[in-house]
Amino acid sequence: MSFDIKTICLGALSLGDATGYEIRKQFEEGPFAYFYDASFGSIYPALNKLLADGLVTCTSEAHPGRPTKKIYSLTASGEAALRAALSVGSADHKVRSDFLAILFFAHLVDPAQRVKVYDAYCAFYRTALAKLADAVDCDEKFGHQLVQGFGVHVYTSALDYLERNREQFLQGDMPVAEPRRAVGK
Amino acid sequence: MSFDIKTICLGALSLGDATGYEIRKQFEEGPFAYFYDASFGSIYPALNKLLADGLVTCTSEAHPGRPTKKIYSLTASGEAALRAALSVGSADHKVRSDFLAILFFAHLVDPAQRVKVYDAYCAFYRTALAKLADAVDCDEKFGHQLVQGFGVHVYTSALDYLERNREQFLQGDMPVAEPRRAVGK
DNA sequence: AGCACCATGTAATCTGTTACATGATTGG
DNA sequence: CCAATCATGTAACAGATTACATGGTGCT
Repeated sequence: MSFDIKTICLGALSLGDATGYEIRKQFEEGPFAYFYDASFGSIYPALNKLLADGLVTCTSEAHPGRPTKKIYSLTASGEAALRAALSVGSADHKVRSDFLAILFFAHLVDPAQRVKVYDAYCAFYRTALAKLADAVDCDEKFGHQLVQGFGVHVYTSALDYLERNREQFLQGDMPVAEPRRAVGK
Repeated sequence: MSFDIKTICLGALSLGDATGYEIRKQFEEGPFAYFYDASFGSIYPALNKLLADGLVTCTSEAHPGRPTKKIYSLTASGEAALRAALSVGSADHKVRSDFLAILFFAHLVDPAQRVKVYDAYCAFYRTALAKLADAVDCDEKFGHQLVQGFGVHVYTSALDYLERNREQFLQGDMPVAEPRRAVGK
């Protein structure tokens, strides 16, 4: 059972008041980007639902000639709902990667395309790493630091692997060299 | 634009004939587990659709008193469709992790629960790592080896991080120690 | 001039999950 | 004797994406 957008929106608002637009940006650039993603089409309805349920409140800021900016805040019952949601007994962790799928079936893809995908994947990690490193918030909670550090660590090691094995992989037929560190011993 | 189950089923069949049940097992235990997941409710309809479209063929093996076993094989046009799908211009990579969400908001979760989640997350990586290590196929393609090696490498480093920071994180209030290696220089 | 960013929202659609339905065999 | 594994399939539902609808501001 995976968290839905409503829960994640509550989480976002627990970090401070925000508009739907700003929450979206957090999914793209902020710390959430590492473990979640969502688009406007799901955020706005989620926020309206939370409002109807009294889990958030909303202050409107009118700006002539453009949509009214709606700033949402977490209520006490919203925070309680967030705490309850975070205390579920089970959790999951899913990765869905087209890059890895393509690389896995690389022998079915033409070499030029293969290189592009490989390099795009590296670029993806480089960009993500830069964003994570940028997001240095000073008065953060320890969980924020853990997750940020985790992201940096894992992405760095992914990138290391890809860069180390690039030539060999793109040449095509040799096994991938892996300096075996003791695993799970 | 992310690959759908139909495409992934074609991929699974490109590794050899299989039943829907066997394809499901590959998502759980096999090399696919690292970058994809799917349940029966999506696999069986996908296979039927592929059959209707002539991308796979099906041989039935009757066994008295239980459902007829249906063994699917990739056709030439099925392989062509797979190649075409793998050659798309864009790819994405998504992680959705409840564990990281809970850990991120750890300050809202009671300490006992926090420990459980942390250890469950470690256990998740340990199990995944064991499965990946088991899946040693000899006459694999280079892409298979790359992805397998990647998975082992990344999961090992994730686990390292979690184990290194466990005590400090669970104590609660101190920043997480991270031996800074040069990143993205 | 044109594009990107700000800002909200809805409707159609898609994609996949969960639960249900069925039932034999094997191992602890 | 009970649970797990084998084996397929459907229907109801959930959850989120995409595209559409609207339009001002600021940078190049």
